[in-house]
Amino acid sequence: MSKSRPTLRDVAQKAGVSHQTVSRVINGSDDVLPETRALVEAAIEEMGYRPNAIARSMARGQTHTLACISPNLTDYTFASVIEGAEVEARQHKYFMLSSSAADPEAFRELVDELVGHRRVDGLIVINPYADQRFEFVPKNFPLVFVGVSAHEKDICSVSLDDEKVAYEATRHLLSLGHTSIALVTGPMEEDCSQDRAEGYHRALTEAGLSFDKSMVIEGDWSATSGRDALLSFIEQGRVPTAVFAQNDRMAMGVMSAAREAGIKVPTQLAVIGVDDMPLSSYFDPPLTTMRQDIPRIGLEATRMLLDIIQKKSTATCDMKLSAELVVRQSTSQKGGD
Amino acid sequence: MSKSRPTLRDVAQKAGVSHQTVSRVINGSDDVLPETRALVEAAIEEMGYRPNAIARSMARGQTHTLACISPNLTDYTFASVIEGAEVEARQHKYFMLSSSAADPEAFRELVDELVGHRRVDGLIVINPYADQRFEFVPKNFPLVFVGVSAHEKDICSVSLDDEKVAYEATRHLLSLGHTSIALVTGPMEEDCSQDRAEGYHRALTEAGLSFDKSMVIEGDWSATSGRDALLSFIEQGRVPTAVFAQNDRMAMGVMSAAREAGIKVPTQLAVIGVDDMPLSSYFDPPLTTMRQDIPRIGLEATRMLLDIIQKKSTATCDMKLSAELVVRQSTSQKGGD
DNA sequence: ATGAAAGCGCTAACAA
DNA sequence: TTGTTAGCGCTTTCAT
Repeated sequence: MSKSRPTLRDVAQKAGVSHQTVSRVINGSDDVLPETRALVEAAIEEMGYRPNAIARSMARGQTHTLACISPNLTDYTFASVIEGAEVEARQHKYFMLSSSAADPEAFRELVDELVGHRRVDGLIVINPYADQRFEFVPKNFPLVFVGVSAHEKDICSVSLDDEKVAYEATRHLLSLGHTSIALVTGPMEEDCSQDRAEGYHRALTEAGLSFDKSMVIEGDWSATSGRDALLSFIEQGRVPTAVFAQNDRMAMGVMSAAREAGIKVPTQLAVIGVDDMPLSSYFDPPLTTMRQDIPRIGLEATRMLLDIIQKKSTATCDMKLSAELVVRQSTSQKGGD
Repeated sequence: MSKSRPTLRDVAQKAGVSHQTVSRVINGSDDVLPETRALVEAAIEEMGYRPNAIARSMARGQTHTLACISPNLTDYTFASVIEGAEVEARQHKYFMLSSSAADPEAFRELVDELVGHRRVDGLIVINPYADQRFEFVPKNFPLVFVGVSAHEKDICSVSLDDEKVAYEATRHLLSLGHTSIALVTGPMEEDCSQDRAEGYHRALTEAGLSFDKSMVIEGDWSATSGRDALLSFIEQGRVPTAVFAQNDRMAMGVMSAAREAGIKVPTQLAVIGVDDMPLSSYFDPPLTTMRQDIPRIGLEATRMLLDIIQKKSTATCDMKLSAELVVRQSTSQKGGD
């Protein structure tokens, strides 16, 4: 009897009003006399009543919950996006259900459970084109992509302006007088890697340098792949004077390999990355990088999603954020920190 | 009319059976004739029917969702715990709602929304004693602590065996012949830091070394604090021959400061950390550390929580995992990798 | 300003 | 084996 928690009706009974009046009170309706309200509030207080969110979702037809699916939760950039998105969601009294889907099949299942079963009101997908998962994104459902522009023009997205960022990173190396600049990319099936490669290309071209395909090596975002890339250049006997690694982890791998090979950074080899992870300033030497405001990406994605859900905006949006050059010692002997 | 998604009754009508029969089919009940089942399944297929999870939660009185609250989502150890927990939850067809609460007040609000409003069936709290948040954990609700043993004996927990891990780390330095071993701790208000300090202490004592309070400096888990710690030793003119940093990030800070001060690692200063972050093997030099299986902690926490929810076990459990020594060059010139 | 009635989509208990 | 009757706890008409 008094074992389970009180419901709307229990409160109503105690306050001597209809359950509807209690509903009005907890929903902050104006149409209730101050004294009635006080009565109800007293009853609520006394019984320790808390509205049941599930029942509310049921009656209202919406869950007030969003979902964010990313390849994993541990990658620093993903985690930062998620954190930014979650904080913004809570700001708007929404919850964020963040899940990792390692592969397209896991993604498909997740979307089925989350969206198919109406567990959430909207969905954020991080890196939808990292593999075939984009084929399984829901149709006719509030959706925002993160990390890449949508191929289909009716899908909103928030991402880094990869081409521009890469252009600026390369420009930095060029401004230092480098003419032999290697590129270590992420997986080339990701648009992000391609866009960054294009920015690199454009900067070289504008500087009147010819594009040398052998100066480009594909990595997979891991430190190990950065390391392998430099080792490969060394093996081929074509060591560049500068390397633009498309993220900080690979840049770290490059510097690690350089160290072992006795190549001094930055005097013999300048290195620049992208991200500015927390540890980047502790690398040896501290890493010059293009700092992005990653939580901001998550924040904007959530706002966009909420706008879509609340039908505030109907316009498709493709937001591109820029990054800021942070010069440290990996490109400049006297680089600040 | 045909605009909104079909419900159980729509399917029932189409199949010419009662809605209850449809319910039986989607719940895999045996009590339904194969031919009836086929009929229903055909209707489901044809109409594209998907059960509504919210309605189900409503009727069943449980949400099949768990929550995990951590100080933030970006710290590598937290993210790893969460990922491990989330994967295990999905294994059991549960969802994991992971949220960050930067301070006790945010934590309180979150618990109120999540637990008070019955949005989740159980709760995992990472580092409940990092601040005063433990005061706001729900009573009489499925709960598991992560990262520390519960002070109250009726709360389950999963954590690293901090004392043992610190003991082993210190033993490693001792076995290398060091007698001047400094300690850089996490915030001393965290049990974890204290337990690790105790393990360090025990190892020294057992080795017949006197405990020198001035060799212990409190950090805050950040690389910067590790860096400051070593600088402080240098300033005082009492540079140790070895440092046990209670996590890898601080160890990295220590090595970074050593580099700048011209102190060679490991010849003049041996450094060991705890965690084995992905980047630890790329530090300069690669870091010797106590590797913990962090996702495992999340996995066990989820299992424990599910056991509590399903009343499988009533016994309180305080699980302590151990770590594995990984020797790299920061303690040993020829340390493997 | 308040209450009564209906229903959100499902499961559970009981009948048939 | 199947169907009927009640809710789960709330919101939403529509009266009053």
